[in-house]
Amino acid sequence: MSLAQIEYFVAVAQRGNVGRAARELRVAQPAVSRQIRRLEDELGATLFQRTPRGMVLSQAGEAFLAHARDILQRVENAREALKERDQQRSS
Amino acid sequence: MSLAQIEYFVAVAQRGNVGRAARELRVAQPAVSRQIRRLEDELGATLFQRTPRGMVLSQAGEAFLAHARDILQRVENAREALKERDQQRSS
DNA sequence: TGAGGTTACGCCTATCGTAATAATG
DNA sequence: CATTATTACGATAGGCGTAACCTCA
Repeated sequence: MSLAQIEYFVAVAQRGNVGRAARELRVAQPAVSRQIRRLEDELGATLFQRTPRGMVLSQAGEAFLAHARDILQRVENAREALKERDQQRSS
Repeated sequence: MSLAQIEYFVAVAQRGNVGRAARELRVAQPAVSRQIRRLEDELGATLFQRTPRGMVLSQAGEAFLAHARDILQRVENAREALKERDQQRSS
């Protein structure tokens, strides 16, 4: 599991569509498709049901989404914490 | 920032020593040294003071450590959540 | 000079993008 | 047949390990 995979997953979950998620992430469609599949393999769970209209979160996907957002938020927090420290130091 | 970098960072912080952290992680010393340095570059902060006796957390490093542990814990939580879901489904 | 961290370098794996290939309503 | 996802494939980048190097008490 990588942070990129988690970002890709959240983007697809939000858009319900690999193509739009890829555009948002400024990356090509297959890159997203592949990483989602790798993530599913590693977790041993199907996160989306594939339809010709797009990707729909499975129950496992729903469960994972909350955790995924949480992780990304914490990473952002960690970055912010250092940034704020730095600003204080220079003031 | 990658999950591996965060793991390496926590290991070095705990051991106070790149070499021992590397052994614990079952990886060679330079791999750890490099990733710590990359992490510092990306964050724009010095996380450790280097001494000939080992690595000592800087103030920024102390601040980051709590976040780093938090992130790894959340990743573990996410994995566990799916594992438990799977067990329930099969019972 | 010994313990530790870092740099150099070659290799290997992972990821990407483009292009081609399904699948489905 | 149009839309969407996936697979093939060649190219690139990132990460690792070994070996050499640096630094400081």
